[in-house]
Amino acid sequence: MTRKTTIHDLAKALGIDSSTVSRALNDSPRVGKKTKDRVLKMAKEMGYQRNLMASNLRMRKTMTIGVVVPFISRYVLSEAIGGIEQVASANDYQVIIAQTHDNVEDSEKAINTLFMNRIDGLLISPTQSEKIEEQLKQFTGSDIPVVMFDRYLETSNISKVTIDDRNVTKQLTKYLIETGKKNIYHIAGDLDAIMYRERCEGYKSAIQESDVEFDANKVISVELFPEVAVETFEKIRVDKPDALICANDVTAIAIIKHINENTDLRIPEDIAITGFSDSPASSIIKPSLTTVNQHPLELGRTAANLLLECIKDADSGSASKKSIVINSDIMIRESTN
Amino acid sequence: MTRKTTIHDLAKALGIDSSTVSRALNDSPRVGKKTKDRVLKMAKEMGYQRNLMASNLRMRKTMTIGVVVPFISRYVLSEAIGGIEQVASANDYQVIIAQTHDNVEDSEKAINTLFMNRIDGLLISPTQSEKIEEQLKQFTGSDIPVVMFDRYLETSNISKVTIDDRNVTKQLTKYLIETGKKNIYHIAGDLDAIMYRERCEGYKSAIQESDVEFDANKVISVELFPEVAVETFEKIRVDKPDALICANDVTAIAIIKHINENTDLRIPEDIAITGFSDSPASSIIKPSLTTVNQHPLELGRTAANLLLECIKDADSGSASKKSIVINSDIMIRESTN
DNA sequence: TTGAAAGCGCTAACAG
DNA sequence: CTGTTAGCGCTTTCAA
Repeated sequence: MTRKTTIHDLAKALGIDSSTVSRALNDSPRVGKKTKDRVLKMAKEMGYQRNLMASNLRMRKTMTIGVVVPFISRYVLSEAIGGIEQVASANDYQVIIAQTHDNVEDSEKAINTLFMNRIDGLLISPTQSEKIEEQLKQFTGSDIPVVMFDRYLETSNISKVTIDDRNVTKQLTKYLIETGKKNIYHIAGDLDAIMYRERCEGYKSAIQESDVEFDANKVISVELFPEVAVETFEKIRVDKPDALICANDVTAIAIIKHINENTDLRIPEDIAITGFSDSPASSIIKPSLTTVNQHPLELGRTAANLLLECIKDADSGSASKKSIVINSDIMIRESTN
Repeated sequence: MTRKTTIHDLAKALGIDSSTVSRALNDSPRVGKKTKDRVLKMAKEMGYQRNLMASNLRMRKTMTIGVVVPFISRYVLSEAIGGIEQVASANDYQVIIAQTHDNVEDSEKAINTLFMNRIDGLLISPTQSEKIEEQLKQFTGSDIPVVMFDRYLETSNISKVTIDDRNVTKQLTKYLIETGKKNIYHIAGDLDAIMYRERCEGYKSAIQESDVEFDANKVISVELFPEVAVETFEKIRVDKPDALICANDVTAIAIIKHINENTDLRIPEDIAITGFSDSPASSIIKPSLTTVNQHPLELGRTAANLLLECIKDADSGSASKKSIVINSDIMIRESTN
């Protein structure tokens, strides 16, 4: 490992002081044009590359943000991360990423490591847990901004950007009611997670505002995986639901496939189905799936922009807490009507 | 911003020297059990968190690896990144991520920034360009291991992990020939990119080994986007191809949709279609798509493991260059037969 | 077993 | 416009 060139090497080679080199490299106005040129030239010649660790240590700023998500490869998240990276990099921030697999230990480890890295800000799609809530206080307590995106916790003093899960699900349910559906079931996710609770509330409130009575038994909270979805569908099938509001695309698609392959039911005539996320598969399956587009790329971009803003605010001493609700769109396709 | 507790704060509070605190914190054997306990206790009490920047600077090691990809959200890549993060984190490495959008400037910027961060290793799915090749020498020149994954450049001295694009495409083509197809077209990607060139070579060699003659006009190199795919299909349609080997799923799926909606052609009877990647949509579309599973998660894991291995080797002074070819599987589905 | 001292590579007063 | 000096917070010889 041949040691890398430092500003001191440059300084020595040029017969000037390293502080001058540093200034030149940072294009400070307090250094002569000529020296600047000489330094730059020599830097190129000697293959100098600034050591950000040293610089960061000195500046007490890392120019990096942390991103914590359950699974990087999930459609909404990978899109969001793409958006985050985009705005981060455009603002000369780097992004360091960690997965939690939706479990508390991994979350804690990730958050801790990021904290030790002295990241300038944190973007998190948190796992539901008191512990995490507790841990995030580390950051807020040290004036390191945190923005939750996609999912969020109840915590009152952390910024977030999300969609209006409740309202969009309410609209979706209303729309189904308008198409004449009467026996609408809701396949919900884990109701401890606010996101799914909100979607459920939206469903509930739409039903309550209609003339059919709300029946808690028609809300089935399960793990949102294909096999479970199919099982669940088979269980409720005896009650002849004429519409299914699924809390995500994966379950909706699994059920559609199952219905196509194993039943005579017609979609949407006999049973309408909706999903959530507008993942690529939802427009490819037959019948194509009515679902909610969460604009994940924009979600990421917005979250990153908000975080950068908070970082700026924090730098200038003014803490701030903002919540942004981004637009979401119901994509009406063949699986309803 | 209330300054964070440092080892000096702990030292002062305990009336001992900071070097002892450091040793205690690192569980060095050269410090008494009692002092160790006192330090740990005080650390917890004062909410001490190690500053990794300072530590890294001193240790000349960052425990972070860089990942550079064209687009985070692409199916294969987001899966791979998931795998990378998994093994990185299991080995106490962090991952910092950057997108290139497949353009040279972004690539250069990303690589440079990572280099300035003194990452311990680089994982890259590189954009085809001499410049990038040149730039990667920075790393190899400073004994920072680089591993290319998914895509790769000709460079002889950089490790890589990929699938055997050529062979798997050859097998795929052979299989189509065996099913009786005679007029097989290949919708190829940018043939400057080795990956696509290899797939093309595989196609070519299968054809050449059959009794139909190879016709270069049946290889269409285009940008692999849906609209282009459909246009391309319409152009070659006059020649009545009976099979289409598409260099990725996106084009294959776009063409299937187009055929379903706008023609009377039956798939696979009149025309068989294959894709590449086994993205989720490929098993959902009707007819389901025959394609190649690249095991992206394993791709990422393998690449990360190889990189960590190289890092270890580099640390012990023994540079190394390894290439791993991971398994890929042809998924036969309804779009061929 | 502990402390003193030096330094990783950089930046930022302060002086001149 | 440039040099001197003093750290950022940590690790690691070298002494004691």
